[in-house]
Amino acid sequence: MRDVARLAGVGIKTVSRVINGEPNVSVATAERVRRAAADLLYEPDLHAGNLRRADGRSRTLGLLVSSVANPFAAQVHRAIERVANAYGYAVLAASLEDDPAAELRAVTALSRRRVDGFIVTPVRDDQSYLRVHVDRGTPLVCVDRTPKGIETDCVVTGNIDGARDAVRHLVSYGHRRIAFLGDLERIETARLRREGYLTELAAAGIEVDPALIVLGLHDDATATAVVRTLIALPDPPTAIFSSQNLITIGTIRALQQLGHEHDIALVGFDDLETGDLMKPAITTVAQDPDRIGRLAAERLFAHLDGDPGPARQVVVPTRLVVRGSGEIPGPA
Amino acid sequence: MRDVARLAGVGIKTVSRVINGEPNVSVATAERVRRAAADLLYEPDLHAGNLRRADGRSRTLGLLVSSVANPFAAQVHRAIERVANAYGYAVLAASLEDDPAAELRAVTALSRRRVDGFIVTPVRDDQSYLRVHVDRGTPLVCVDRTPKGIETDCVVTGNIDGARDAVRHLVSYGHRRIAFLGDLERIETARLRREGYLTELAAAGIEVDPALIVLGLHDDATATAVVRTLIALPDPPTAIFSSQNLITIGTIRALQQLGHEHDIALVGFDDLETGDLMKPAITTVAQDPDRIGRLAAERLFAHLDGDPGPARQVVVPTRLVVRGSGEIPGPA
DNA sequence: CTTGCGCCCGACAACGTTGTCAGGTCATTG
DNA sequence: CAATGACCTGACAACGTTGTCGGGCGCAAG
Repeated sequence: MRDVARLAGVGIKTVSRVINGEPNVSVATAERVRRAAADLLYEPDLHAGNLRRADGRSRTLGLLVSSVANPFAAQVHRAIERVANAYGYAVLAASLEDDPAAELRAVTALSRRRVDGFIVTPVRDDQSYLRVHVDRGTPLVCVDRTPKGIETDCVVTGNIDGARDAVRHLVSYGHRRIAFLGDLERIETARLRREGYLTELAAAGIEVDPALIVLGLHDDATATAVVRTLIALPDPPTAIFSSQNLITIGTIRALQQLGHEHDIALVGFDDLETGDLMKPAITTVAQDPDRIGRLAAERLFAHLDGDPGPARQVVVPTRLVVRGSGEIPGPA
Repeated sequence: MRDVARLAGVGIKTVSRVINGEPNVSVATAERVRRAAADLLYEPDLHAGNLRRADGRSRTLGLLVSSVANPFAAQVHRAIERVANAYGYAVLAASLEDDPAAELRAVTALSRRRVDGFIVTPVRDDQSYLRVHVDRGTPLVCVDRTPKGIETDCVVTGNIDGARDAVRHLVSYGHRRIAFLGDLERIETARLRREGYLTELAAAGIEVDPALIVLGLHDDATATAVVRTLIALPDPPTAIFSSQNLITIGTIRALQQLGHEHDIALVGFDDLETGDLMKPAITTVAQDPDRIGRLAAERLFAHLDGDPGPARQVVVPTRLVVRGSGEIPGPA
């Protein structure tokens, strides 16, 4: 900026005024400054400005997700980015890989970079440590999982209702022996989907068979193995509700290997882009990551605009995508 | 920092020394400072430090990709993030959606935030405008596509060889009428894959039939429509090489709709996670986004470490994933 | 002609931090 | 006992920018 001022023959404050579009600069001077800035390929230093600027906004927000490579998280990310860009914001994203220590590390790293707000997928048992940041004026919105130990805005999928929809759908096709394949119990969404499964079974007056409930799955290979043992049971399930994407994939693989894909019904939580290309095509409970991300970002900017309203939890409903595997009838 | 200094009863410079682990602070003083910092939940301002710090590093790097929601880009992103984290770096990512204007906007936005380096998927016809940044000491590495108008490190998939592998594979199963379904011609990878297709046909002594080459596809629906017309041809293809993920999906859909999935061979460029669950399972040419991202990040940090070596292009080979659809034999 | 006001413009301090430098304390050495 | 040097410590300037303030100029009104 110094150099631009010198080249244009004005004071640095005048350059600042031109760059920031402040009034009270003559047209001729402004033009000279703009030319000088262009000649020198000058780019203002946003962070140096923040240091002194009244609002002190870095126009950058921090996003903590399970992994930027996870398709669900990546779509949430994209939706957030879209809103952020409209506000002139950039997004610093960090992958936590479900590691509680990584959550702390990432918050520290982003905090030191002075992000204006956090969008966090909670991993730890307790997010109360984030209150400091909120109190200091860095708003926080949680996505996908609810925070513990702090009241804040939160945007989540309707996990319970989605799971109930899946189970109700299977029940409506005559199934009563419906297996549940769940992710690690320490993951909130896994617990909620299990809860939805149990609730709907109860609502349908179906007794729970513990042998049909397998928890703690986290990858497709394990899911495949589990499904094989389930089917080998003396009284095997006639339908399966797999509560996560990779588990669904592992389940399909097992069913195909055993040649049971056409006589055991399957509904998966989380949509598969290629679900319609399999035989049978896979019925799923689709989440809406785009909407989740957009709503979370909008809540965050509402805080940044100073008009937060009360902290509230927004539940984004799922959508049952009927394709075939979920409509295989149960025993007559 | 001021407050920490006051609370610990020392000068701010001493706090700075403790925070940065500089020597020449007595153990007792250091401990007092650390306690004070902890009590006040002090977080140093990285950007304020950079302003004065000798190296002036923001410990943040900028990543420009087609879209953070694109599975390939997301995996590249994750791999870069892994390397970046090991160096204490954070990643600012921006989605370009193949919009040349967005490329400029994103570079400006990241430059103003003083990222220490750029990893860019080029979209524009010319990246010479980035030379300014390189000259000013902000290194640049390109990924997935080669830059134009500037010599710089670049990490790309072996598009030509991958396409040749696909075609050679089909030829080896007796096919001579192999259709090519290409993405928009303005996308470099699309052009290279077409080139590979043509080269391998020539090498096999097969005459090119222009009727079997369809370019400019960018989504699955269009691909589906195109495949339907190809199959309706008087002399239809016996095999299809679809050169991009969505196109492959659209192709499978068309083949299934027409009941030709078992008699027309198919190889797709870019792997499908669920490729083995379809009937037939889909043979693909898999890219290695993890390796691409890792290598790109390593090249960038080599520059930041001051040991760049000459600008070079790294080509990451593809891998043929044989699953079934590509092994359907051609006419005897 | 003087006064007052509005418009331009630049000097200066300040933002939170680090580099420089000088000063002060204490033990060791001649 | 004086001199030396190693070790600690803080005052101050500086990084690139913006907020504050006051000065100069031109013009309209009294």
